[in-house]
Amino acid sequence: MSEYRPNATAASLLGFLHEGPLTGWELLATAQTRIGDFWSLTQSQIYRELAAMAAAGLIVAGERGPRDRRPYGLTEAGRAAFVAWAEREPGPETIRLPLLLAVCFGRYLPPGWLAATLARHRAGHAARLAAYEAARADCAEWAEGDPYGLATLDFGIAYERATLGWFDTLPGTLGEGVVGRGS
Amino acid sequence: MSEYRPNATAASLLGFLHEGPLTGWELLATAQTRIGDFWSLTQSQIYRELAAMAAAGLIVAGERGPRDRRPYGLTEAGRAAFVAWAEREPGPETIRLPLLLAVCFGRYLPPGWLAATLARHRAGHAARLAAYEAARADCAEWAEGDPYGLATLDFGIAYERATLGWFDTLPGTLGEGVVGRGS
DNA sequence: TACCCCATGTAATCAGTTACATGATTAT
DNA sequence: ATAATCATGTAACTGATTACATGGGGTA
Repeated sequence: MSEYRPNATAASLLGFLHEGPLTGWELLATAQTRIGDFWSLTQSQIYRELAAMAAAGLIVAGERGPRDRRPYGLTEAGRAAFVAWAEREPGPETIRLPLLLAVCFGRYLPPGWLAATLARHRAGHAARLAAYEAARADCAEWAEGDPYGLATLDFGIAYERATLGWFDTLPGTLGEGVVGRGS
Repeated sequence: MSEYRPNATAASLLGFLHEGPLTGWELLATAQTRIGDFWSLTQSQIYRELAAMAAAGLIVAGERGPRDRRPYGLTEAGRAAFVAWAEREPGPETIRLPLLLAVCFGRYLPPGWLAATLARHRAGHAARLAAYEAARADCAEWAEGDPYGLATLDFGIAYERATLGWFDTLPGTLGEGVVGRGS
């Protein structure tokens, strides 16, 4: 008896299965659009967790369809496991920002490099903000009018706006390599 | 020949060693205060990476001091490896927010649980913001007057403010469990 | 028929976390 | 002397990433 407990990634799959049976492939697509912005997961993880959860009886595999498509359905045990997971205190947030690492050691970087990198990343954030705002405008399909999905989207918007604001308050001197290595 | 390439965590250690030799213990403390807010690392990782980098010649171990303290110094190869790492495009940010997962599946949670959890987490963020703002006020010791460290601190402040703002725009109905499981 | 995409799955590796073992030094 | 803390290190495990293998099905 291996006492299986779904981790957050697995539990999110259980969450999606509340809406009806889905295949691994569909779960991947669903997860990437619905939680991908604040919870990364890969195809490999999904199949692994599905196999583990099926073995533990939290989900059941349906008949194989056309292209070996295999839908998984939620069992009562799966429902219970999901609630048990959800009622736990959400863990601390994990944030890893490689760009900030670069900023932090900016004084050892060649002049100009940081400025160019910051500009590139700022553009990326602006694009993501635009995408979020567009999604919110026609949120019907993205969040299906659901206030919970909308709340997560709003977090993304708040985050990207704050990030853009931060870029804009950075002193220009930062990226210009004022201090050479060893000066 | 195992072709060692430092990952971001290891590279950050190289970054700190630019300021002079440090022991693993000191690196842990330094990293946690200087980058810990946006780049988590543990003691275990540090000793493992130090050993690997010493084997690869990026750092050299000095004489053992009083309590087996062993300072590591940066070599020229280490300096080069650091620059090689730093000049790579900083990777995409990794953000994992368990709280947002809970929000996302809020409709399946017992009424009231989400509201209480959100309130608890909001308080945590408010506390962190206060700490950041205090650090910025007497930033002399935290950032040592260095604009790069200050920029990362400012990011934290912007992030926490945005997060608090998001909490405050959430409709009260979100946490109150308007939709029971299966209703 | 040839090609591309759908879909599942496995293998290998890397990164991160937790827990523990060990011993030296300082403080009480 | 005892306890607390400093400091290094190892082991075991979980989680995440990348790459690859395989084959079905639809389309040109």
